[in-house]
Amino acid sequence: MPVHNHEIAERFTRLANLLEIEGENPYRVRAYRNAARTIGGLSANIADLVSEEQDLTRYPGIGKDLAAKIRTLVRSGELPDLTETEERVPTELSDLMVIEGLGPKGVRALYKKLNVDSLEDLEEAARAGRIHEVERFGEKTEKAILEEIEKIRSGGKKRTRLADAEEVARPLVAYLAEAEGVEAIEVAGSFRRRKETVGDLDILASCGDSGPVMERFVTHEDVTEVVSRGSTRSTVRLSSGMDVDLRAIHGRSYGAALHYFTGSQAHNIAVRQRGLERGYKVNEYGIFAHDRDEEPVAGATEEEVYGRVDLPWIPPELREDRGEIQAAEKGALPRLVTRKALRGDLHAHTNATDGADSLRDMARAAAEAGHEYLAITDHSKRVSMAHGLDADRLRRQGEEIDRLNEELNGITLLKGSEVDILEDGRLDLPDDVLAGLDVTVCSIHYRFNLPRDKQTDRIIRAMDNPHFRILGHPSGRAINEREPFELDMERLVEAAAERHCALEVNAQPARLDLRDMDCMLARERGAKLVLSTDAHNTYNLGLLGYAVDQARRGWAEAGDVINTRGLEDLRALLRRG
DNA sequence: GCCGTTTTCGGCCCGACTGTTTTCAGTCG
Repeated sequence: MPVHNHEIAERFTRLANLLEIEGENPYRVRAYRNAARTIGGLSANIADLVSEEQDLTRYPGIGKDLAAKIRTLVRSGELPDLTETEERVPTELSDLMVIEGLGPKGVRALYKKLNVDSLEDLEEAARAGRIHEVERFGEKTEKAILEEIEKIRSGGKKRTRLADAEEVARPLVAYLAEAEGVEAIEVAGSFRRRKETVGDLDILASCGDSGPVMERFVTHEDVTEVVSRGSTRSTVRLSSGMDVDLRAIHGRSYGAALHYFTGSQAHNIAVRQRGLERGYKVNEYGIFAHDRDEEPVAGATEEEVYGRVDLPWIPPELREDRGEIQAAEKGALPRLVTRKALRGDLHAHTNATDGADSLRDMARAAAEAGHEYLAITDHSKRVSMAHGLDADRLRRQGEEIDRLNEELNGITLLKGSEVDILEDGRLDLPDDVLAGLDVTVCSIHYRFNLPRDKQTDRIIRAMDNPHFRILGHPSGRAINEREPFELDMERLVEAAAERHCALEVNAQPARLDLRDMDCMLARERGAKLVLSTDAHNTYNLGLLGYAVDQARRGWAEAGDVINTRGLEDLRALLRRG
């Protein structure tokens, strides 16, 4: 029986794929896809909402019909529409849709003509040269299909972590900016929305003549393949495996193009819909009054574009069609937290445990980063792999911190610990030791696989300890490596709010944990956030911006984040009432 | 199948590029 949101989303995506292959009404297909997207991006657990008999139609894209189907699916484990559809078309056809260049029409044709209904069949047919004999298929397509299958078999096609994408994007943009005629250039797409992972990079350049920049792009030394090439758009594959799109546009269209290519797609559709309601056609070249398509009425800046549909400019991090348009309409957009608003970092390690640098070096680097305070939170003893500190070593570290604080100017070191939450919910250090600390970051490093209720109870029991201040990397996920552990995030967030415990947004590129949607949930339920680096060396202190990104995607304002406070306010907050 | 400061019916975003074609369908973002 499917319990997880992503399993429910997967069923609806499969249903959408199969119906599309059958040639069903495309709007009905889209409705299923939209529902899958909504469900996949939901913080609350759908199965819980169903058992609590909550109204599912309050979620976008879910109407009476779909709400009933979801209830049936959760209760019986079956989606009758999917079962019926699978009696008519092989369910594996849905898997073929992941092949790039192969859409519903192509899958249908190959099934009808060659009886291809699995990845294995497809590979065999391609190798035997039977694909290019089918109408509208040629030798190139056949070859591309084989290459795609190869890629899937070798496990490729993962999305790239934001920080990894950044490493590729920054130098590439600098390189392209030197092309003749480039007036402005920036990365759009999910990168600009600061999503935790990006599929490919969308770079937008404004210029008069696109020739030079396109030429410079496709001849970059890291390019292994030019996937497509045109005067306004080209796509290349880099040696890192990432795909990059470059779009060239005239300056008068720059804002419209930036808006268009920043997305998300769902946000764009909503904005364009508003355009239509006001008699405008919105595309990447500008906003056009209907019936006349010569000159755009707006388009040089994003502000103009939003202005024409009667909205204020919306920050890219919010453009996910998660209510930002309604909020903008009411003038109720959040004033998102910024990197500059942060006064310090509340999670850092030293070479006393698994960090690389000394207390003194960490302090100096934090001062250079402009921090007012830095909490030293080395591991507790349970994390033996990292030489976790016992009570005695922690006490000695505290004395060293006292000495350094006497000596340092402009930065205060806070005494802390990243205390392990043990399996039974106790903390890994005695209460009298914890009582002597300024801050505790309480985290799980062992037993990730407890059942959902047990894991949730474990953390909440730990929060009952009055020395519990901050829940470190709450979901435990590692992007592209480890799924978050099973948690009732709603119950957890509510428990944190009641007990005045803060939730960490960990800036480590592989963590970014809390996730954006959980930040949103925390904000809704009144739980405070902390944006921290979990630095293991001095350079890591510079990662803080990644935590800011995720918090912004979760609509967080400075007031939702405790490390926007000055030291005295912060100390008061950490006392937990 | 969803959705509604024009609507409970009749709409539903829009353009570029490719491959396979001689004018365009399919796919993608």
